[in-house]
Amino acid sequence: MTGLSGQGSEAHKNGGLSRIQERNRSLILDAALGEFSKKGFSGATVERIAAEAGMSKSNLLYYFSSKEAIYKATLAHILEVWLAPLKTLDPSGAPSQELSAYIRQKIEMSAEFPEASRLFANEVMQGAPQILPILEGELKRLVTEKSAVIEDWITAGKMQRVEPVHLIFTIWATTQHYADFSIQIKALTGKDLSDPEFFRETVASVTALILNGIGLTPPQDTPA
Amino acid sequence: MTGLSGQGSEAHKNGGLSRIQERNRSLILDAALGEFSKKGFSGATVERIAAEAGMSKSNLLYYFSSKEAIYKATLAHILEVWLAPLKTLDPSGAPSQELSAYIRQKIEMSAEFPEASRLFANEVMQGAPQILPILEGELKRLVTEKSAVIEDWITAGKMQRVEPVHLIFTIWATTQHYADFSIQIKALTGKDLSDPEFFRETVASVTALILNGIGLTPPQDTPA
DNA sequence: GAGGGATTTGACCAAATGGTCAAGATGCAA
DNA sequence: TTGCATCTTGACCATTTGGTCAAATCCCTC
Repeated sequence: MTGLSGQGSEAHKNGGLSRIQERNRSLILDAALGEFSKKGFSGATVERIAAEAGMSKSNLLYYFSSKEAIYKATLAHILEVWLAPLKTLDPSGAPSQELSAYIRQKIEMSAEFPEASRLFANEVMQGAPQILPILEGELKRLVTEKSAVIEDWITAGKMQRVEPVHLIFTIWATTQHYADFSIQIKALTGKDLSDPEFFRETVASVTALILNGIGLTPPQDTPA
Repeated sequence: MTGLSGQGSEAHKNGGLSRIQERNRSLILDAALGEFSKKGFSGATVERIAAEAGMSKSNLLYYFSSKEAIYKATLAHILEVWLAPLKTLDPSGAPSQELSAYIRQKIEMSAEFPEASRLFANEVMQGAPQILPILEGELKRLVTEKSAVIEDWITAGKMQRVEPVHLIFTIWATTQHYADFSIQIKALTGKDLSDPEFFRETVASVTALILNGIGLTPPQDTPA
């Protein structure tokens, strides 16, 4: 049989995936993230992804039926991780705590998964051909929910009045900027988030600016 | 003769460009901006750029010797406009005035030239293969100069202490976000900067947040 | 250790695409 | 109007690249 759609005796162990399948899919997705984030969808080649994953192009196409399929899978793979932090905003927490934690998480993700950030940015900038439904569906629900949380904080007098979505956009913009434009940042400052000192400085600056911006005092994590 | 490098009797009028040359180059650059910003360098095709510019691919290649040449020219064409606003930061002005004017200008550019913003973002995210020298040269000098201006404002007690580069990055990030991620913003809010009301709201929100963030009061341009 | 499905690959194909070229059309100065 | 340079294009080419296929090879179960 060709292809692994009909998985014969597949009552295997894990979600119908053999050990080999699991390993290879993972290798492919890792390689694909690198390629797609570096070159964009069109610029990436199946051949290079396969090479990076240590297998032949044919074999890669045995696991994913097309370049677009790899791309979609890669996107799906990073998306949940990427949107996770926002979900942790806790309505019962203190705004300064919650928001600074959120900002820190986002900057950590920019430091740890800059490729995911760039892939996501790329997809959205091209018009979000693959993930528009997710943006309009799941993400919109999430943002609406968290906007209401912020609105409640404002109503309760816990923070200054801001348009909640703009606050969210500002946090996204600033934190992701350090991943997406890291080349520019490196060109200008000589450093990027992979430098621990610069990382600390960035968290401090961004947090201070945004929290001050909404009339809050940033909590001290680590004394200087 | 083939190609227009040796321009024979070219003491024409304007910089050695005939009327036809000027018109066509301009048509090409406009079309190229659209294509490159929508599809990225690899995704763009010379054929489509030519079609958009209303001429044959061959003719386009008569004006620009290669796809890369078109790309470079497009980039150069937008770059000066793109970096211009920062140059207007006036050391002798009041920080709140100067910065809010800068922020407004940047958001105006995001509204008016979102494609330029996306093209620039794309280029940088791919590692700035073409413009790295400019980032490390001209842009770095400019940023250093303006960082010093901000530093002076701080020293003079005119604004709160911030790391100047991070303030600049924050302004870039937030303002360009509204162009680069306009699809996402539209998916989430139903609007983008082309909506005058949303434009006003964005300027107000971003300006307020950032100026508050550095201990300044945003000046009122238009009463409510 | 034999049988059979899962995995892997090289050979191959068709379409897309950047770029060349020679010939023809056009604009302009004298 | 004529002559020449500029401008324009269709035909064509080489390369890249996504994807197919049949033939191995591997792995696991019985």
